[in-house]
Amino acid sequence: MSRLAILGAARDLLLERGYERLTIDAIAARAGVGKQTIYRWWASKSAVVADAALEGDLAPPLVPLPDTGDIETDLGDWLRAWTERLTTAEGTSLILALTAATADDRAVADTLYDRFTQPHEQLLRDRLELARVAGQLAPDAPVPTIAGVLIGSMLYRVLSRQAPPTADDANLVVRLVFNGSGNRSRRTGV
Amino acid sequence: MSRLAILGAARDLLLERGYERLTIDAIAARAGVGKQTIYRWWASKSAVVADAALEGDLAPPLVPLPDTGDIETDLGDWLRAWTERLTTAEGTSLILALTAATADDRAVADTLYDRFTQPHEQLLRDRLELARVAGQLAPDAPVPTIAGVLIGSMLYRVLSRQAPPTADDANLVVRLVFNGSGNRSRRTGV
Amino acid sequence: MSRLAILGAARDLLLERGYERLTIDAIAARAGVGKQTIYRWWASKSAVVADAALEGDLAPPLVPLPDTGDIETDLGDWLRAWTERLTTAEGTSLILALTAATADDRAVADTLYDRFTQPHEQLLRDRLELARVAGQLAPDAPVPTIAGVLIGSMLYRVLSRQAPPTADDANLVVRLVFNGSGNRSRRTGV
Amino acid sequence: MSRLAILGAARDLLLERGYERLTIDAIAARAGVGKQTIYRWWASKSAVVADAALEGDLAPPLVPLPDTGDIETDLGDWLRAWTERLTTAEGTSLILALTAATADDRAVADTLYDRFTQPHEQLLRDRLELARVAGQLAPDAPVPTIAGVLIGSMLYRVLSRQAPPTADDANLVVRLVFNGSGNRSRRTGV
DNA sequence: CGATAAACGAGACGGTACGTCCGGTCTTGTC
DNA sequence: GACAAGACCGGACGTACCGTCTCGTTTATCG
Repeated sequence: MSRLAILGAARDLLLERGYERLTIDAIAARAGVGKQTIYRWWASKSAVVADAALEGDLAPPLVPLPDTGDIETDLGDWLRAWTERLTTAEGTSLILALTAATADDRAVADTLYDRFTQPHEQLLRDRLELARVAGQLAPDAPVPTIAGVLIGSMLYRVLSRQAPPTADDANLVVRLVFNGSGNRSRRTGV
Repeated sequence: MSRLAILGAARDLLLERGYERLTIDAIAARAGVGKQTIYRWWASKSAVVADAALEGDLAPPLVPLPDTGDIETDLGDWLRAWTERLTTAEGTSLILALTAATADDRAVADTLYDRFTQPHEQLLRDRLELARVAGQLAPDAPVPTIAGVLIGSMLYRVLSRQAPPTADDANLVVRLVFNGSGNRSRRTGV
Repeated sequence: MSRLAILGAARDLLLERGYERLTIDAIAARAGVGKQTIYRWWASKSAVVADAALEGDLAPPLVPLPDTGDIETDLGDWLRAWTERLTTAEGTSLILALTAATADDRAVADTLYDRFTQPHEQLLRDRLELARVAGQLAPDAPVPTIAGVLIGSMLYRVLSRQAPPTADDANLVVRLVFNGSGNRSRRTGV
Repeated sequence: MSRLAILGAARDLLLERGYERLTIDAIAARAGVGKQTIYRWWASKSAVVADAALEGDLAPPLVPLPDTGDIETDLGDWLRAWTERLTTAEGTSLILALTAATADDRAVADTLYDRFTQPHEQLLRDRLELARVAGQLAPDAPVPTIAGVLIGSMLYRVLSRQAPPTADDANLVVRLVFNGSGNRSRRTGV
């Protein structure tokens, strides 16, 4: 199936050149395919890129979220695993490309949300919900907000293109989310 | 000064068409300027866009961060103010355009970081530091991480292009950052 | 037989759109036939067009050349009959298409010559030969040249795409070929 | 001026490959020019070809028509000169290309008529008119028809792509036009 | 005040990529 | 087993922009 050759070529070129330097002609040439075959199945460059990221095993479907019974440890492990991925050249290129595709094309944004973002959010929410039931989270913990904070803070570090996130950053965010930074002793003292 | 006409035209077109559909020819035509005049001052389309966003009073230099003595209230107010801006069509276009420009061009990413991201982080850090000194924050509060979490979680909501962030979201994030979501009573009970 | 459907479709489209705007896909669609069925029998678009013109009763095989005993009258009638055909929109399209196909493809040129041009020349030559034997033509009359002159001069009028040839033109050419335009009286007088 | 480079490249490629195998991309590449520069000045491939033939000194503006006082000799010389040109590979390519362009595009046909065909016809007509006044032609000689016959019969030989016209053919046509082929003795005898 | 040059608008230019079209080949599924 | 339907590769099309490069024409400075 030429579909796979196209996605593979798109993935390779994406990592080699980045989103903006990626051309449909180059994908077609690398995949040994006519351009029309690409346009038969995808509406735009951004759509090909989104599919390539999701199916071209660029982004492994889901990093599994362990359940050892300790939610803080589990989330820390999971976020560090993601962080390590994002720190590689490939991971950074991938995030930048997907972000550019998202900003470029509304339809692509929706596709990526359904097939990449939303599943990750769901994974986090499910695990957090288990923790809340197990009494490890406050009964009124805003689960979706926590999921967004964990993802968003790491994404932000990548997009700012300054220092990429480290394992330490992951730990700090997780700890912050669980313990907060308000001065408890003082507050308790009041 | 034609410089201002260029930035104004770039800003207008950016909001009308978005980053990908923006062309140098269109900016030159709208500004009543020759293309060479644009290239005399900026190196690329992304550079013009970055400047237009920063100087074309698209993004007001800084939303002031109030200091009422209560850090949680102050941050909440500040984040809600930002949220309201991001919710407008213009605000969303701006963020998407700046994100695309960032993903497109490393030099632009650096410029934007220096003149947009970094000042906001600094503003937050300064205020948080005051709060820490005033004993409203835990002595070991990870100030840069907090700043990143606040910005990143809001940015994430905009980029995912699903539901834009609301005032409620802002409140939840601020409360989360201060109080955490771990089950304190249980933990205290141990 | 799908062969006839193909030739019919080709003929119709040829008259509707002209040679350059004619596509194999359109012929296949109009004929209700797969493209492969066309290529099973013809080598190229130009070959289909040539056949369509010759067999798709676009150009009736031969306009009969009458033999009343008076060669000048007979040729005049025949050339006027041709002229009337060429003057119609269909006739003009046909000539233009065949000319384009001829200029396009050497093999087609040969086919057309064998099955269209050459038979017409032969028809003329046979009739002229009869006339020569009957003493209506000079003994040394260049029969092939005469045939070429009659055909060529009409063809030229069509190809120049200015005024199409008229019955008067046909008469003048025939008279010229028989009587010449040299000043006979003067010449005889010498 | 890039215009000249384009016409030169078009002329060379026309002679190398023929009209149908000629592409705008190839012209642009050979001329060292962007495609847009071609489209800025010509509307279609056929228009470029027409101009290239007329200005790219492919077809020398006019073969001069001598005036020695003997119209038959002069016309014979002129037609033989043309014949020699058409017999070369270049001449044949030129005629086929111009014919294809004419059949392809009405506007081109008009241009070619005005700048190539019509001047040649005029040249012939002027010379024939002089001859008629000088008493070398019959008073009622159909001058335009004669011009058309001379051109058309040679053109026909080239387009049929069988034997190209020879000097003999030219002589025969000229003699035919002046003396006719009717059996004068018999006719006179009647 | 008039010369001289810098900055400018206009837009042609060489290029690269776009998204479309079509020719001719190959594959699939139906009748 | 023949055929319609149409995917497929290749390659040309005509368009849109890029960033560079002349061209005159204002402006603005200085002689």
